[in-house]
Amino acid sequence: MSRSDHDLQLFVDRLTARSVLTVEEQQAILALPTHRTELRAKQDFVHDGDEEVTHSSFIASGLVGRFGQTVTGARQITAFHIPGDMADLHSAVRPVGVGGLTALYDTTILHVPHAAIRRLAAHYPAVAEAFWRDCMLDAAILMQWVVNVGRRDARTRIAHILCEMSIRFGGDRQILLDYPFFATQDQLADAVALTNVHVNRSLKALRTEGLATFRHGAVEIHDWKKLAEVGEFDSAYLVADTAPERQKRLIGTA
Amino acid sequence: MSRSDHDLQLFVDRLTARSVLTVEEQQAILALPTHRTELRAKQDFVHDGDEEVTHSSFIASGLVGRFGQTVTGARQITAFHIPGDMADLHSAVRPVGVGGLTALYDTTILHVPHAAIRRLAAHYPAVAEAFWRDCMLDAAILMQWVVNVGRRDARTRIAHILCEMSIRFGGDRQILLDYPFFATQDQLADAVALTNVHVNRSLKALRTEGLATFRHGAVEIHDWKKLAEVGEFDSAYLVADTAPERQKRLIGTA
DNA sequence: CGTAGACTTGACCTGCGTCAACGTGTGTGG
DNA sequence: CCACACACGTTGACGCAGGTCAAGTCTACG
Repeated sequence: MSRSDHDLQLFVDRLTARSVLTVEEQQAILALPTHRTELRAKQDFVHDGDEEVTHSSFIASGLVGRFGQTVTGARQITAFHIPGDMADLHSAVRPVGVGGLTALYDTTILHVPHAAIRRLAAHYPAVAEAFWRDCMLDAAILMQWVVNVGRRDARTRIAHILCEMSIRFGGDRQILLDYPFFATQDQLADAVALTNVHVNRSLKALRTEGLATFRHGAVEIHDWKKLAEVGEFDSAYLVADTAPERQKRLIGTA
Repeated sequence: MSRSDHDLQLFVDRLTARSVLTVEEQQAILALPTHRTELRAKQDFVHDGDEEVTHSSFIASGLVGRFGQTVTGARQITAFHIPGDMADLHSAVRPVGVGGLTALYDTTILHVPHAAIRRLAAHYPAVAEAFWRDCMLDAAILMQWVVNVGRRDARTRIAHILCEMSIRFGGDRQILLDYPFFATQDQLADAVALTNVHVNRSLKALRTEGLATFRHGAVEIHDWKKLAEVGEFDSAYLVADTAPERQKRLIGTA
């Protein structure tokens, strides 16, 4: 099997952007058992309030959202997950209270049993460490979302998220001025805690100001500098450590 | 040294509520080197945007808030940390983009060098696992905050946080109808993303409805059932696993 | 070529923010 | 032991960002 056509290669790539893993460790991850599921847009596949999850969900393609909901059924998307993400890796270690997962667009998921993930983490401490670090990146993003939703106005919030996704689609390494993003305005509204109507108006503002264009399927950034300024976006919390000596490895090799 | 008067005993207690640790592992945690710091209310001790943190901060007493801020200086508190919490354990594995930490009240911190934490995690994989799981609890709380701030009205938000803190002060095991909470209304406002004025009005509503009383120093819950209902609070995401067989241990005992 | 999901726009409404004044408690120095 | 300063809390009057409601348009696709 070649390096690039393996299902989980994107996951390994993601992990090794921040963690040092030996070839053996990488291959052990690639050997994880998976179960492929195809989902249509708007299909929930983990329900909010599910007692206990038994699999983690790797996104092979598409777009998924983690969400919570209020008693009236209003949704708040708490994370976007893109291809390469293990959407609920954290559930392997704490399978309760994870919130729901929904396919925001046609997506294919590779389910990985928690038992296999646990076995791997037990056998290779450095892999456990990489998993932990990966979860902490999600947590850092989440922290930014709280600030975003809590203390910024509509235009700023949206600009911030467009910047975040640009870096993330760029493999946490580069700014993409043009990236595929199959969220609807309704879904974006649920992510930034606004109504679809107000999201629409704010997007129009960003467009007419020449900052960015959002449509179902793609985002184009026309002026990164201004967009980042409007969105109060500083990528420090997000980018991968490019210098190899900063890709920490706590656990010895051998 | 007796079991209960050790500085870090509260931390071990917190970890063992959800993770299985051998006596040796527990003692290794207790043996972690610490540096004590006393802080007055409103003192920041980790600044938002600090390049790289080198210590984690254990709360021995007091109250601390993690926060982010907007360019205008407005703050959003993203987490309350109470005695027993290692406020930024996650920074041991990912020391960037953590946000700031501020003492919300007079508090004493025990700083633990990341190097020591890493060495411990490297030597005892089960401890690394417990750390990871502990971080994931914080992440679960954070997710709830996004929903809270994003999609709930003022009264509901506040009720939700009062419920959350009740369980947490109860050691994640029991509901405390009366607990010490030294946040001001201003600080509470920064946590629920409202103004101090509106927090004041909402607290008054909760008080006159006979649900709960908040003052600088203590919260009293007069009607847990109704408060939880108003706050849309379901403790499932928060409580410790009481059944011992559910306190997972991924990594074998040697 | 009809239907449904996504997007757009306008008119009006409201929960919360803003501003400003006043109360209240508590520690501190004269 | 007073006073007075400062942090915290409370209340009222008014404004506005964003919500709500409603009526479209546009596009993809069967």
